[in-house]
Amino acid sequence: MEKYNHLEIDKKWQKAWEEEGVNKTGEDQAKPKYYVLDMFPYPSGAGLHVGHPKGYIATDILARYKMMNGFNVLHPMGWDAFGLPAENYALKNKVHPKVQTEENIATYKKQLEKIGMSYDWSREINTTDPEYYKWTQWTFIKMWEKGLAFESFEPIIWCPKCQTGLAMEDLEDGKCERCESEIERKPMRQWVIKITDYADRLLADLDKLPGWEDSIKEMQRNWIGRSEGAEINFVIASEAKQSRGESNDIKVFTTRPDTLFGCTYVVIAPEKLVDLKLEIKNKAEVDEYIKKTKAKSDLERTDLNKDKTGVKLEGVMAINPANGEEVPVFIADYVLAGYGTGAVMAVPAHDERDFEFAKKYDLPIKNVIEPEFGEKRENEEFRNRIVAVVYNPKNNKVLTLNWGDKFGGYLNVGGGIEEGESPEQAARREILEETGYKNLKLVNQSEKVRHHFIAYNKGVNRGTEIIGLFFELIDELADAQSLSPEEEGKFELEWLLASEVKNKIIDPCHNYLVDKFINDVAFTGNGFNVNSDFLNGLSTAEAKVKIVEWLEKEGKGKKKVNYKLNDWVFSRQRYWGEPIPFVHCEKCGVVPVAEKDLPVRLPDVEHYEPSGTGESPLANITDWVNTTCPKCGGKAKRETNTMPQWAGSSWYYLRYIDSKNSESLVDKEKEKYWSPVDFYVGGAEHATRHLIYARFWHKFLFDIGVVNYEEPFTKLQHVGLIMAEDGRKMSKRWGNVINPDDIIAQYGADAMRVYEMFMGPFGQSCAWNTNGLVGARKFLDKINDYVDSWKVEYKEGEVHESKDTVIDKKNSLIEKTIKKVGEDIVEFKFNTAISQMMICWNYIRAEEKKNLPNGAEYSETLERIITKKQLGKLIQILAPFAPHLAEEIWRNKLGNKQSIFVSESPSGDHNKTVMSVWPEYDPELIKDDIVNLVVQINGKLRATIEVAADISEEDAKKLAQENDNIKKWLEGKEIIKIIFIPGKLLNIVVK
RNA sequence: GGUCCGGUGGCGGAACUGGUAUACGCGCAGCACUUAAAAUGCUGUGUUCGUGAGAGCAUGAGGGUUCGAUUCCCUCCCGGACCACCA
Repeated sequence: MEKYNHLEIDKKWQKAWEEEGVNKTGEDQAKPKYYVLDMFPYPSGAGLHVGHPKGYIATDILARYKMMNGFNVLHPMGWDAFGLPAENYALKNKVHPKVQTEENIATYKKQLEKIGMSYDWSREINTTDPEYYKWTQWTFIKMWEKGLAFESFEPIIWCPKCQTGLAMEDLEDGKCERCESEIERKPMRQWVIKITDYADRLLADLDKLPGWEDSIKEMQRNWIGRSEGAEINFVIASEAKQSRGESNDIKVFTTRPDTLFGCTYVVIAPEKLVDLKLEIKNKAEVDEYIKKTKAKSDLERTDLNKDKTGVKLEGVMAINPANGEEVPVFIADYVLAGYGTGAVMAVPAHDERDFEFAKKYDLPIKNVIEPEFGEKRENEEFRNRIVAVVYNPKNNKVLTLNWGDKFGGYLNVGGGIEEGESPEQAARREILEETGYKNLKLVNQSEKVRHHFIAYNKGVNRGTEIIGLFFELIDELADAQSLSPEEEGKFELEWLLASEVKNKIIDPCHNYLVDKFINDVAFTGNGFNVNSDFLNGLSTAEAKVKIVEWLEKEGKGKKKVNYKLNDWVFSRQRYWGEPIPFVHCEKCGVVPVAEKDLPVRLPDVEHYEPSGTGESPLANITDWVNTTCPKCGGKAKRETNTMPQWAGSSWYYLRYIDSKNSESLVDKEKEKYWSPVDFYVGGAEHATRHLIYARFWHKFLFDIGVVNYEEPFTKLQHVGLIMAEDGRKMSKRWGNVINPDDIIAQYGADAMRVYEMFMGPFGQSCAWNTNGLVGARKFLDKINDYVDSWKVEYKEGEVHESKDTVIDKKNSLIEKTIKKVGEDIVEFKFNTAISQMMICWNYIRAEEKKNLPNGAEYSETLERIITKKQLGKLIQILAPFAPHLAEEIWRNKLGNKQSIFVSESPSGDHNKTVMSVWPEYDPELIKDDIVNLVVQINGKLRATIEVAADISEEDAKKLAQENDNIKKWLEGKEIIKIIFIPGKLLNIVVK
C-alpha cells in the first residue's frame, strides 16, 4: 500500500486556500451565518503542545462543515496577550514584553497554520494592540459613567510576590494562582466594578441558554450563590435607652429569619467591628483577637476542622427585635466579613456552627423548631408515639429492629403511647415487649418531632408526634419478647455500631434521633415553630414570610437577597495591561480621558519592576503621569494602575465581527448579523471567571445599546484535556510534552486531526497514545490507496452524475454514514463519526476484495461496487476531518476545479464550475430491506433470523418456530406471551 | 461536608427513546509475503465448559421494576471536577 505524501500536500493546499481566499469570511448578509469560536489563547513562550489544538480542530471541523452547507462562517483567532508571564519574563531577561509577545504570537500562528486551520487571519485580534484596547478603555469609561466602576479604599487581596492586587476569583486554594504565594489583605486604593448589580440577571438568564452544559450552568449558579433571606437590625442595648442609633445597629443577614426567637447571641466578623462605635470594656482582649485574626492566613481561617474561637464584647448587649431580649455580642472569625453584612444572629439550636460555638462558650440553646420528617399523606391516622434509642455504652452499639427492605429496613424501638402513660412508661413497655431488655437508664429525651410514615405492619399512613428517648443499658439481662401476632417474626434484633447506624437506618426521623442523642447535633431542617410567640404552629415556609412582614412593618428589618459573588477588583499594580483611562485632577478629582484621546497608550519604560509601594511601574514615568485635566485643563496625574487580564477577553468575540473599525467597538449592522456566537469551545477552567465576566460585559454593552442581545454565547462546549502518555498533565516539568510540529512532520496534519477527534468523547480527558495515531494514519492511507486503485481519468463534474437508487446493504451503509457524520459533527461526537466512516470504508474494501480473482490487481475495466458519485460524497464528508487529503483527492484525483470547501460558484456561473455542497442522504435508501431479527426466549437471545424488514408478527413467529435452536427451546413449553418489535425483535415468553 | 459528572475486554472507547453488550481503533496471538526484518494482508481475540453445535457467567457491588436493564429506581463502594464555616 502506498502512503500519501503528507509533507507535500499539507503545504500545497494550505497555500492554495490562502491564495484562493477559501478561508475568507463571506459578508453577503442574504446568506445564513454561523459564528464558531475558540477561546483565544495566551501565547506563552513554550508554544503549543498537542493538547492545545484539540478544541481548535473541533471548531475547524464544524466551521468547514458549515461552509459546505452554504453558511457564511466566521471562524477567527486572536491573542489574549496581556498578562503576568510576559511581564515576568521581561523583568528577568530585560526584553520588552511587547517584543516577547510578538515572538510568541508568531510561533503560535505558525504552529496553528500547520494544522490546516480555516481561520480568516484578516480578522486576527490582539488584546495588546492599542487599536483593540482603545475599546476596552472606552467601555470602562462607560461603566464609570453609569456608576458601575468606581474607586474604593477597601482592603483587597494582595499578592506579595506578584506585588499586585487580585480579585477573589484569582485565588486557588486561598493562594495566588500565578505564583502560589500566601496572600495578604491590604487596604489600598482600587478600581472596582459593581458586577453584583448584574447578579440577578446573570443568574436568571442562564435559563436562556439551553445550549450550555448543565454542569457549567450549575457552577455559575453556585458562584453567584444567590440566597434569599432577611436583614435584621439588632439595636445595641445601652443606646436603645437613649435614642435608637440607627447607624450603630448590628445588621445581620440570615436565610432563616423564622428562627429569630431562637437567637441567643450575635456574632460580628472581627474585621467588621471597626465599623461600629461600641463601648467595649475588654478592648485590649478584643484588639488582641483582631490582631491574631489578621495574622492568620486565609487557609488557616477556612480550615473546617479547627475549633471555633471568639471573644465576647463585654458591656455590649444587643436586643433581639422579635422579643426584646438582651443577648451578648461576640466577635469570631467563623463569621466572614465578606459575606452578607459580616454579622450573624446565632441560633445554636438550628445551625451547626452556632451550635458548636455555643457549646464551647456555654451559651444558651433555645429550641424553636419542631422537626418534621416525611411528607404528609392523605388519610393519616394520628397518634402520639415514642422512639426509643437503646444504647449499650460497654460496646458502643445501638439496638435496632431490622424489618427487612420492604418494611422500612432498620428502625429503633417505636410504639404508641397508651392512655394514661408517660412517654417514658410507653418506651419502657415497648422495649420490654419488642426486645426483652429491662434494666435501662433514661439519659435524654427529645422535644416533640413530627413524623409521617407508612406503618407497614398495619398498612396505614401515620401522622405522629414523637418523643425520642435515649436509654443506656445497665446490664444485658433480658426476658423473652412478648410480641403481638402482627409483629411476630417480622423483624430481627440487631446491635449496630454507633458509627454504622447512619448507613443502615433509612428513616430520616430515626436517623435524626440517633444522631442527636449520640453525636449531639443541631436540627437544621424544616418543621413547625414553637417557643416563638406569634409564629407558633406555622411551618418553616409560612414563618419565614410572616416574620419578614412583621419586621418590615416594625422597621426592624427587611427581606434581603444576598450573593456570594463579589464585586470585581479591576486594577492591577503592574505594567503589562491596559492603562485605566482616568486622570486625578487636583481640582476635579477623578476624570475620564476624553473619548477623542483614546486609547491611552502604554508608555515604554526602562524597568518593569513593581514599585513595591503598591503602585504600578508606570508611576515612575513622570512624563507620562503628569498631564492636564480633560475637564478644567489644570494639573492632573494619570491613573497608573492597569486592568486585569480578564478585561480584554471579556468582549474579544465582538471585535472579530468588525476588527478594523476605528469609529466604534463594532458596527451595529454587522453585530446584528453575526451575534451571538453560535458555538463556543474552550476549557472548563473558564466556567466561572471568564464566562461570568464576558456575560456581564455583554449585558452592559446591551444596556448601552452596543449589542442587540443579552447573551453572547448560544452554545458552549467544554474540551477535555489531552494528557501525556504517562497519564500526567503535559508539562516541561515532567518532560512529557509532545509538540504538534513533530507529529505533523512525521504523520501529517490530517492524521493528527483525525486521531485527536477519535480518541474519545470530546469533553472527556484522555491520554495521548502514539500507536493510536498510527491507526488514524492507516485509515487515511487506505482511503488514498483505494482512490488510486481506480486508475480512472476524471473529468470535471463526472463524480456528480451517476445515480444510486437501489436499496442494498452497501448503498444503505453509505447513506447512513452520510447521515451519521453530519449529525455527529453538530453534536461534537467526532469519535463516532470517524468510527462510522471506518466501518463504511472497511465494508467497501472488503466487498470489492471478494470480487477480485486471487492475486488480481484493480484495473480501470473492473466493475466497482460503488459509483463515482458515492466516492465523491465519501470524500466530501471526510473533508472537515482530513482537509488536506480530501482536497488532494477532490481536485487532483476526482478532477474538480474548485475547492471541496467552496459550496458556491465565485463567478456566479453555476453551470461551469462544480460546487462542493455537503451531500444529502436519501432517507429511502437508509432503510434496510433485509434485517436480522432477534429471537429471544424469555428475554434471552436464542437465534437471529434474516427476514424482510417489514415482516409481520405472524410470519416472524412462523419462521422463528422453524428454527432448530428455537424448536429446542420451545419443546414441551407453553407459550404464554409474545412480544414483537417490528424489524427488530421477537421475544417468546414460555413456561 | 455540599453540588455535579463518571465506573463496560489487556487499553482508548461504542450501544438510538429499555430491545443482538463489547461497534471502531490500539494491543496481543497465529498465518501469508520476505533470505530476514519492517511494512502490508488475512484469521482469531470478554470469560468458563464443550471436538462441535451450543450453553453458563459477565457493563463497580447488592437489591428492585420489566417479557427483557449498560440504559429506569433504591442502597453502598470507588474515581474525577467544582465549591467549601456563604449564616
